[in-house]
Amino acid sequence: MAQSKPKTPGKTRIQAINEDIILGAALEVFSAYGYRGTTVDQIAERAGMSKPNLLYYFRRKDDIYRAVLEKTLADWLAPLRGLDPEGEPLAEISRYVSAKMAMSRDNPKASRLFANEMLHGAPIIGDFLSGPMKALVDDTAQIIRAWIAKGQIAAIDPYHLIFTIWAMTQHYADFDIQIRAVLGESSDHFPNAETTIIRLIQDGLRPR
Amino acid sequence: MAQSKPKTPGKTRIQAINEDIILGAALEVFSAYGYRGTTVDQIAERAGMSKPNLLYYFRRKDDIYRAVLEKTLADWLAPLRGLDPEGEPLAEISRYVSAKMAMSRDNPKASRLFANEMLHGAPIIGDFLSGPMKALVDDTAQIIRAWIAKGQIAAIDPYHLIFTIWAMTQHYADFDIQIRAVLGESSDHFPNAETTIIRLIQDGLRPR
DNA sequence: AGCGGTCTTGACCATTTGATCAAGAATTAA
DNA sequence: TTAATTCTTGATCAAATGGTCAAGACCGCT
Repeated sequence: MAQSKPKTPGKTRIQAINEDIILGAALEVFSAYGYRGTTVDQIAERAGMSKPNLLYYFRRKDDIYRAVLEKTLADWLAPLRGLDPEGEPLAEISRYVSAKMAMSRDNPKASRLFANEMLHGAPIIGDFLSGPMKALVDDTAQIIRAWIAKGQIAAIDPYHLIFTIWAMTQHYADFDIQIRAVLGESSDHFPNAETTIIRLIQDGLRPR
Repeated sequence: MAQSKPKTPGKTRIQAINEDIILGAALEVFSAYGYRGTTVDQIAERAGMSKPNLLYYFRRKDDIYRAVLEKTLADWLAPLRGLDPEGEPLAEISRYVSAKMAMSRDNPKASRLFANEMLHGAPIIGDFLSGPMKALVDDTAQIIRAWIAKGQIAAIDPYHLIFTIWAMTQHYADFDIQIRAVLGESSDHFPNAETTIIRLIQDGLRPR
């Protein structure tokens, strides 16, 4: 039954625009300086508005942080979905690695935001980790286990396979500075990195 | 020519003890909350002394942070040294992985302290990264390249091999919460993790 | 014991920062 | 146009926090 007017007050045009601007600015600043390292003033400046105005949209600093975390969660999880149990295992996993690597290249700030959360004990997204994320990992592990059972890939611990893939791909976003310090500022290392990672995984999984 | 008395005033017994206590407390707190997220009071409390007393030993918060970073650098680098060019490549690399994994297990706080530094652009250890650390990586890459040239291991990009090893091993310290959320709080996952990592690397490097 | 230097801390200061408020400007719907 | 609503911000507040200081406690040496 459709309501003539939406129950939720419905966002004003200005509200929609400004909340977007704020969340963009917040991701920028939070990912660079962490929660405590970020001041509301910084976000406001980056968003091009006064601090009281920003706090008109999000009452507390904590609210901004939660909102940007939540908004980014979807993006961050996207590459982890969609392992097709019917697909060719090595191809599926390569696609998975490529997708996660693209994420590290194109949206490193989201990656760093989450890395920071984890590093400090996931005070906000703890429930998410032990809830939906654990479920997703369990499902993915199940798919991998089925492949192993059918002899399509070599036997390997599915959980640690997933963790190592996350580790390698995230690393190129989270430790960007370190990698640039070694390879040089202008280096586009992503293609080589991806090749190396996929190669390690494929060699490790190829059934003998 | 030996000096009858050391030029540096020489630390008092109490100084030596307290500086140690402070650095220990600082590692604890900085690694958990990051630089900005840590207050001098927190460190003082953990160290069991008053804030002014702590500041008697380290004049500024920044000094404490630098000191603990510097002290931990040695520990953190230790596993990265000592790849023996004359040794059997796969065995050498396995040893390397094991050492780094032990570091993640036994001293995860040091790992997290550095991860936090990197994540936020390495404002303090930036010079170290592009100096001694780059040199160390270059040397290690050279050793690996020699092994490849002699046909002892398969051809692979030495730099990305090193990065992926770092990524996988560090991950188990830095993302500890995430792993526990998935595998369960009491899980001792390090043995399986190490097996999986070494297996991936070895399969990827075995010459065909 | 007694003395000089070292160590310790309660009280305090200045700045930063998250948050509030009142008053006015802009927008919207009639 | 007009009135209600939404949006915007300068001024301000209270708490937190890095850092100082002076006064006294403690230690090591003779």
